[in-house]
Amino acid sequence: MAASESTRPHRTALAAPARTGTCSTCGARAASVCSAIEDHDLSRLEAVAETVRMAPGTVFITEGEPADRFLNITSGTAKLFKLLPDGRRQITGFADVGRFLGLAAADQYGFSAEAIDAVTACRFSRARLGQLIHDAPQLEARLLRIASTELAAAQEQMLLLGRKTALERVASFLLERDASVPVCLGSGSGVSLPMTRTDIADYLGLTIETVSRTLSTLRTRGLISIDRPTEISILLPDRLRALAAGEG
Amino acid sequence: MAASESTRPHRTALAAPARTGTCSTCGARAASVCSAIEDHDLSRLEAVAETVRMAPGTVFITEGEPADRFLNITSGTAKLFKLLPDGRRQITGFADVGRFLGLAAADQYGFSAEAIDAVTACRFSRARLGQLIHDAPQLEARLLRIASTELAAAQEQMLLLGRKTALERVASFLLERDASVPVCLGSGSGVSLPMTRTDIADYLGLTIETVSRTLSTLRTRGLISIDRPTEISILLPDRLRALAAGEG
DNA sequence: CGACGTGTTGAAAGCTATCAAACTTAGTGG
DNA sequence: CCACTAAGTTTGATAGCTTTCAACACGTCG
Repeated sequence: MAASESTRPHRTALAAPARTGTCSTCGARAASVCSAIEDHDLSRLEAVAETVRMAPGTVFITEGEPADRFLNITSGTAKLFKLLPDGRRQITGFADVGRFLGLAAADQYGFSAEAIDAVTACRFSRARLGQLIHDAPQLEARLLRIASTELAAAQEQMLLLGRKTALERVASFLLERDASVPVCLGSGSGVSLPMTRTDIADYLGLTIETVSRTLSTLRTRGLISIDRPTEISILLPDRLRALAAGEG
Repeated sequence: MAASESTRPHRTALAAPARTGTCSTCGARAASVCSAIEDHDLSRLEAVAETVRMAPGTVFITEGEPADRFLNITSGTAKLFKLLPDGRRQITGFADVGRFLGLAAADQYGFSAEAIDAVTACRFSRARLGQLIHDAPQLEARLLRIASTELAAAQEQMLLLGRKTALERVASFLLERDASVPVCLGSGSGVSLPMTRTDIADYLGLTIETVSRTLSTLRTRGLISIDRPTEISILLPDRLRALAAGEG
């Protein structure tokens, strides 16, 4: 992931790992809470944060464990989920670059988090977040804004899970993913899906078979093309949007 | 919240409307954000807040409209929901006494709110919330805590909507309602349901028929008794909890 | 008393899940 | 370079849970 190979087609720039402990050069800063911190306060942040790397499949937050740490994703994508005793899983969201994780009013994490691809993150303790907020009060307003945004997204997802059909769910998912990609290359509407069909199914409240069948239906209808399982192009965005909104 | 009539069976004490503009005697204060405000700051709060009364069925927040006001429920229960163009509805939550409404990072409300029974609330503008936070910074921490708690609840509801069966959903709902009743009378486990079956269905992602059938099933199995449509008793809380957790 | 809104129960249909098998992709080693 | 393996994906057939359509019961209220 060295940024030296600038001719590579994919998202290598975004995947560049943060240099350990140098917030001022952190590629995720602009997209994260840290943008709320002034330059002259960054040194203080560096002092309390550590950079961690997680291999794909690593569970780095476990529901029910003491919520004593926060992290900020600096590269890669993670899935956040909750489990039922018999193994049924609901993915509550995907966390990309800049996502702040660990917000919890309770003493325990309310969800688990697992790295999908290689994930790097900036980590610090709950106590130190308190320090940071004390030093930079605007951080708290920023966190409130983040929490509000996540809450709105959660409510939108409740609408999806409770009232949308499989076709509408998959359409919504593709558009959401499309919008989430920061500054992709000029591939038009190429949606990249680092997660498996199982992950998508557990996010949309469906089975992998239904996700696969639904994607095939969208392809047959000409709304999308499935270039590879992990790469989908949106051909008719307007019709896909209509579907996602429940007007299809 | 006059405690003078202590012999009355139901929640009449809670339903007593707040005296207009007197925060210091507001019955909802202890349960709301306002508990974060010191006594000597309350007069300032009174100056910027107005008390509003909504009749049952009143829609007092509409999705998509400018989010320029906040309110704090002082009595009654409201339903929060999102709609699809064809009328499908997802209720994202019920707001009881003390609930703070209007948190939104966006400029528009992300949901609508409608009074279920008679609702009274304390209302103030977004600009004035800024003033309040400026005067009482601990308010912001409190709001962050509230948002985090709501976020955790939303994630739990996503698990319910995406992965639980009708039986598990209804069991979860009854237990949630049971826990939400502040200090009910000593009726054991009497759950009061001010909302209709339609509301319950739209909250659980089911139809009214399925809700009704599922309640009947729970009654047949001896887990609950349906005293009235709006009043249900939990007879076997352990088995209901097991069901709700997905172990049933 | 009758109308109406709400809730309950029944029968059939539909969408998605489950079970099963073929196919594709990526990685490995001959 | 290609065969082989394992994981993931796609497609097919069937089953099941919930929805839909319909009728009846209950309680309120004019």
